[in-house]
Amino acid sequence: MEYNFRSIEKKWQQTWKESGVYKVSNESSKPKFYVLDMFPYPSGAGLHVGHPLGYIASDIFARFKRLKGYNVLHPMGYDAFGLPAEQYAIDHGVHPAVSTEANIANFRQQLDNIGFCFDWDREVRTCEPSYYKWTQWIFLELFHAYFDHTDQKAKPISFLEEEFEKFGSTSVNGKRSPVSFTAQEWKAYDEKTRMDILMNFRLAYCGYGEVNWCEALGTVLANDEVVNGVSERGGHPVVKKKLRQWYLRITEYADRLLEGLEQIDFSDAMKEMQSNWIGKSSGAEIQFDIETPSGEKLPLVVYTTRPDTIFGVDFMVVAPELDLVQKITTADQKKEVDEYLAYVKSRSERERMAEKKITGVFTGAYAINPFDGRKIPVWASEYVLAGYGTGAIMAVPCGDQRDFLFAKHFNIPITNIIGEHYNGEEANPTKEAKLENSGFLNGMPMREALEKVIGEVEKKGIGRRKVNFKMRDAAFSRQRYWGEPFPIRWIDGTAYPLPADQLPLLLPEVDKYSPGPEGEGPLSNIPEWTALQLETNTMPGYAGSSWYFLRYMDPHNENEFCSRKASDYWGQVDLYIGGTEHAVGHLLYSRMWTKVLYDLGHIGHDEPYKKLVNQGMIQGSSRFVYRVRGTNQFVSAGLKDQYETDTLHVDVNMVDGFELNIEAFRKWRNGEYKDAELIGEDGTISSPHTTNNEGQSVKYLCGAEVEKMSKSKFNTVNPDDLVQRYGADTFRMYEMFLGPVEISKPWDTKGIEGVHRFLKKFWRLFATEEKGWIVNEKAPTDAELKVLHKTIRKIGDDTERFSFNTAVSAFMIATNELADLDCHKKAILEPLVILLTPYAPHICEEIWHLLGNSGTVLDASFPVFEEKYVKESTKDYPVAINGKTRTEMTLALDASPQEVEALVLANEVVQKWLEGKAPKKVIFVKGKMVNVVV
RNA sequence: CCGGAUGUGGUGAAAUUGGUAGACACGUCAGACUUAGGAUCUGAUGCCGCAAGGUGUGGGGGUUCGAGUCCCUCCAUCCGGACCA
Repeated sequence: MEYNFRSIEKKWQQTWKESGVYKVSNESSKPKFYVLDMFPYPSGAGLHVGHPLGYIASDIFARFKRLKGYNVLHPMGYDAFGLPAEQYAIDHGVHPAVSTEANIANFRQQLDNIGFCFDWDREVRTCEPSYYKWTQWIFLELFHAYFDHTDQKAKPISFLEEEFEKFGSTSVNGKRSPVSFTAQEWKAYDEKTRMDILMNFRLAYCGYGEVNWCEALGTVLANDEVVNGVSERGGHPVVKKKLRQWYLRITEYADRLLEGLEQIDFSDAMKEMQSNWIGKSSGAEIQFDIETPSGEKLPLVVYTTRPDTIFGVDFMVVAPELDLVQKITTADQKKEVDEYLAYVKSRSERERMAEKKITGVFTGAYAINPFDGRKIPVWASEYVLAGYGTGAIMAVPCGDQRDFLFAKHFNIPITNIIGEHYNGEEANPTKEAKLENSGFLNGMPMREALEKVIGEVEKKGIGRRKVNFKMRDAAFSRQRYWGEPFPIRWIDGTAYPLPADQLPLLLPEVDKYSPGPEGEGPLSNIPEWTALQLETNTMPGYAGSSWYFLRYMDPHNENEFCSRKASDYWGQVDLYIGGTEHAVGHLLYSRMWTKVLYDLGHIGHDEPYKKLVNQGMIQGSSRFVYRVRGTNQFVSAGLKDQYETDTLHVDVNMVDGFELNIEAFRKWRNGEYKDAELIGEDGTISSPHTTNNEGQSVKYLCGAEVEKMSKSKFNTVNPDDLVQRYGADTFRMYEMFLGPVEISKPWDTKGIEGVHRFLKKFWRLFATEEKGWIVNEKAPTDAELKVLHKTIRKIGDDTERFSFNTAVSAFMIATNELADLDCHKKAILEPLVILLTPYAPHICEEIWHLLGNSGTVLDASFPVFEEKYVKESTKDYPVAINGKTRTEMTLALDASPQEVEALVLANEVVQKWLEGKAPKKVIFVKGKMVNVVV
């Protein structure tokens, strides 16, 4: 009986599918556990070895929890709307629905190969009408809701309408209204006016705003989709553009998104990224007065986190985009200011970020410091952003480095308010100094002064305490085709929602995917669509993924997005696994949607994920050959410096370690290199024209580098090939054996043999080729029981704490030990099979049945660890006590003979060492004294 | 520039609370069985040294009987944010 992994895996995958062992019920007496993977975007490239890493980890955990007696929800689906499918459609004329369907089929095939325990009956696809019907429905919920500041939660917008009817716009919603009207006026308004006013409050709203416009993609992008001034996908330039857009009022949830981080188990890095993105800062808004050229007084409101430094203000800076700049500019500065504004306008966002030049212009105007009446010059400069705070700052050069450099550059005198803390060389943003040159604040510690100034400012009525956030409302519309249509009609410039019973609003067929006029989506080219006055934008990629974890709980419900019963049963995702790349996108949006649905009473929890684990990225390990320039000669890596060479990527699959498979190389890419002449590491030459017997000894070594895994770099490794060669169980265990799940590392196929050997060895505990099935019913010995229970404890602990690599090692050790003991006893091996099941499900299921069991091993009970078997014997460790290899011993009177012997010995040594004093405690490690406490 | 993480053999990596550093595996070397081996098995393998021995967890310093682990500092790599007042 050989370990025939191919037939075993095929057989069990088939059986599992037919018998539906992975079907999960919402009715169970067992405790629930929800293990979720970030669902994939089904790209045309298929899976490479990096993708399944997280899936394997979650699969192991799901199976482990099921063995531990939980009712485990472990679903999978596809994030199927998105840009690439549409780009593919534009390039190849294939409808996105068709290419997406094909990609999904391919993904599914690849996933099935690896033997996951997903409940495929619960599969979701965000592009299916039965799914996006509910995405649209939730959008309408957002549209019909506002954020109540008094209660800090979302409420139906009808509440707000009632308030307007009773009180008008004054003092409702716990926050100033952007428009003001009385109750009478509200009652007199027509519906259109009311709708337009309400738009200022809706959680999903439409407005004009500066957006990230990507010309090449023909759409706007959310802030997290723009990286260094170019689009995340494709790397196209992005410019600011004013457009009508839909937004999510996520800023209202800034505080709760921040606070929520404290209750959830995310890595520090992830929490840090989210809170940086939210970017909360507290300070004050302070009003300075400016005298304009015409003599009138204009207020200049600045935002500062350091009101305590107000006596150190040496100049003010206003963002060039602000209209105020024109108003305050004096006649003799007008020319310079206009030139500067033109210059700023000519610079792209990207240039601005790339080159950090200090630029700016004096407006000629002066502001008055409200506390000492000093005249402060007002400048305009692009280092102040129009979009943050009030778009204007008070500059304190001795405390802020940017202000300092600006002052130095333009020769503005610097006031020192922090005494010796300021050295004249650079700014010092300390909060520890005692203030000087600061009027009534002199001698006061800065922290104290901060509160004092805010108090004074509020007393004077020239400002107030203010909290600011970096996070902006999320742009929620795309000028694209392949996304959810908005259930919105535009009548006379006002947006009206479609009634919920008309959902889903189906995505119509189009002939061409090019955008319509003035940055409208392809839907604007369909007469039937525009005739109905329907919104021509579609929702962004993150719409469908913001709530999919809820749909898995109740995937076939036609009446609700998810029944309250189902969401109450499954509750939060207990374990969520995915990459870090979604830190500020998906994870933030889905947290917001969850909070809204919670506020509106649709679900019972306000954080979607209890624990998040980020799997590391698997990088590619690229291989290179060196072609001598202008020839068809390739030189081995060690000799490349002797020639002038070009470096070319070669397919890693043709390289064994670093040694190139010359024959494969000649056949590669339809024989493109069939005539190549290769110079080996020792200088021998392999030429296609010489006879083969010499040519085979040429050893050609490739260069190597770690890069992102991608097809164009020929460094992708397809899991299908490895599964075909070694089996799914080997592949799964090897991916785990590679190292901690959270760590990024380059892929290296070399070590997979070791894991494969382990499985073969494991199999040989049960059956061999010569002797057949060799499991017996004999009673286990102490030594064998020790191996078993040691392993039960180790595997249980390691799996629970996500240390899968050490768990795999523990299996190898146990197998080696049992092989040494020549143990083939059912009493030992059967529990071991259960332990191994999450890691290598196919082989374990096979053995489980060969052992005479029925059903699936997943329904077996997890073996119980018994400490008595793993007690260290005194023989192994002469002075070990209480079953531990390491312990502390006090000089007690009731010590055992061995203890006394050891202690007497130790005491003599210690007494000598301590010059006669007796030790209180002696600590041993395996018979060696390592610690003495006196 | 700011924030986070990580630095251990030729390689991937172990080392629950400070307690024999390098488990386990790859690779390499030697051997066994073989017509043959890219199958299987056995042994060796941090570095220097014939050896005894010395030395060793990025560098330097500190706490401790004892530090990969804790503290300070410097360096390197990776990730994220970067004019956020």
